[in-house]
Amino acid sequence: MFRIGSFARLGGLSAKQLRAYDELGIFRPVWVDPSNDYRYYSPAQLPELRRILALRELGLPLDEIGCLVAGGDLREALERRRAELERERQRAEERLRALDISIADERGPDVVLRPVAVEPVAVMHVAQPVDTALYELESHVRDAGRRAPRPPGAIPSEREIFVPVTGPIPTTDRIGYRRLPAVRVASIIHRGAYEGVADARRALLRWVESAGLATVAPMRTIYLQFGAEAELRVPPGYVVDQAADFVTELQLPVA
Amino acid sequence: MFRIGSFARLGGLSAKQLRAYDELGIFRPVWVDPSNDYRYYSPAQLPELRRILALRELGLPLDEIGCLVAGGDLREALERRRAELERERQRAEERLRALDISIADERGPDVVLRPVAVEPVAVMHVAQPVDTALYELESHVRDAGRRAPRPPGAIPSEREIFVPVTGPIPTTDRIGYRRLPAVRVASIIHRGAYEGVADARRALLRWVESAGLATVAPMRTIYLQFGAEAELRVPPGYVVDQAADFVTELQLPVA
DNA sequence: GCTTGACCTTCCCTCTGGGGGAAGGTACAG
DNA sequence: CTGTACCTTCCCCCAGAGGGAAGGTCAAGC
Repeated sequence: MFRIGSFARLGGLSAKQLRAYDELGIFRPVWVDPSNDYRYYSPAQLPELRRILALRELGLPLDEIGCLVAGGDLREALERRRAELERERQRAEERLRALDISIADERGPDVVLRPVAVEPVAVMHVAQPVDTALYELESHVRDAGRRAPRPPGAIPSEREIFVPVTGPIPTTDRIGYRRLPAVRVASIIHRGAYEGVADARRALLRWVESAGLATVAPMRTIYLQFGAEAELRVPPGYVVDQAADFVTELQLPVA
Repeated sequence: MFRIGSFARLGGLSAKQLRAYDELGIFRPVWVDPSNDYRYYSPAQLPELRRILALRELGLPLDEIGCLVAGGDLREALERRRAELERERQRAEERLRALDISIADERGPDVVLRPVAVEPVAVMHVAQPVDTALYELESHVRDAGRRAPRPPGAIPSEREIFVPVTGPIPTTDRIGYRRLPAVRVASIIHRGAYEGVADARRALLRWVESAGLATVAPMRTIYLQFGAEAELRVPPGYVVDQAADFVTELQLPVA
């Protein structure tokens, strides 16, 4: 029989941890002297302790180990932990790929992967996503009192422009209502003349390819600076540079 | 110009985060109205914010991003992060291998990897690591008043037995003094008759091989139940089972 | 002009998953 | 008999972020 201190030394952990494991029901002393509450451990408990430490080393949280000791399914817990670890590894690899792309790129990373929420929008088909059509669509939405405070955009491949709304709007033969689905997008921001967007688009496509992601929907273009919000008060001496302040986000939904 | 709320929506983060980034010096508004402390952001800042978010997504801590913004070496930071991530991935893979070994083994894991501190010991060469020699060696150490409260052991391949000491001891022609180096060991605990140790040894060697680790020193055997500490008070009715309570640890130093 | 929402700061809590240390008191061992 | 070990309880720590509420001011739209 060992007292807690020497047993802790043998086990390679602290007496404090042994007390905590006792309290958590993970690993209890074989006998507690009722007269003084001293914990006594037997040599035969070392293999049991060892198994618990091994589980901890595999990354199982203590409370889960507690469940196992209480009769849980070891095999299943290990399989679950394996799946978790596998996800961790994949995440690390994904990040490594993204990192390598950034390292190759002098300016640093400019593409991020982010979730986009469901977006209820008014949509309009147009030959070209031009400003005038966007103003028309926005007026319609605003007249209906449904303008949501988010920037409008386009889905160029569908020849469609959209304006976020706060709910269903009256539709016309030219203007419809739908909800753009929530997706995870790879996104890049382009600043400057609209002609330069083509470069950004290429960079985004290259990034998604390098990251090994699959495209699941057509690209969305968001006109970030569009709307009254962009023209609040301006500091004294600030010159609004229309060209430089023209900011566009390209979003490519990926799996 | 945007106020913090709309800019946060565009950037895909919270106003709170933007305020925190301002305070951390990571990303500051282009203008702060001195009359009311309102923060104003320009559309042209979106690409800059985007780069910061991308760095965050790559796992760089905020304070490091702060250093980069303050003129730090981006390339070097990314390389460092890459190395870190690579270690993470390797750790995940190492654990996956250990997990797979455990899953294959019905009883659960019984080998752990753990560091062992430097151990000053009295050593003695013997033909066989037998009890009588161990008692003799321990008596010598105890007579010198140098017995350290840790269990004795053997290095069978060297035909050497050792007893931990608290400092240098007088040496004789049969008894020496040395310091076992600190190492990381793969360790298994065997309980029961000494003959069964061979099975444990095989299990340990198999584990180390499966884990892809290299052995860097001969195996150490530790007699865990050896010594007075093991025979403190015993609960009423407790029967000391010499065979079952004979507990041996095998330690294999690995890289 | 008034209301509602947005913004300001400051302080504290949350999470995850565990750790350690000190205080104050009793018990054991040599 | 003295130093060490042990008991409990309470509090603090880590990293690395983020959120929430309080209390006050301000802006925008009707």
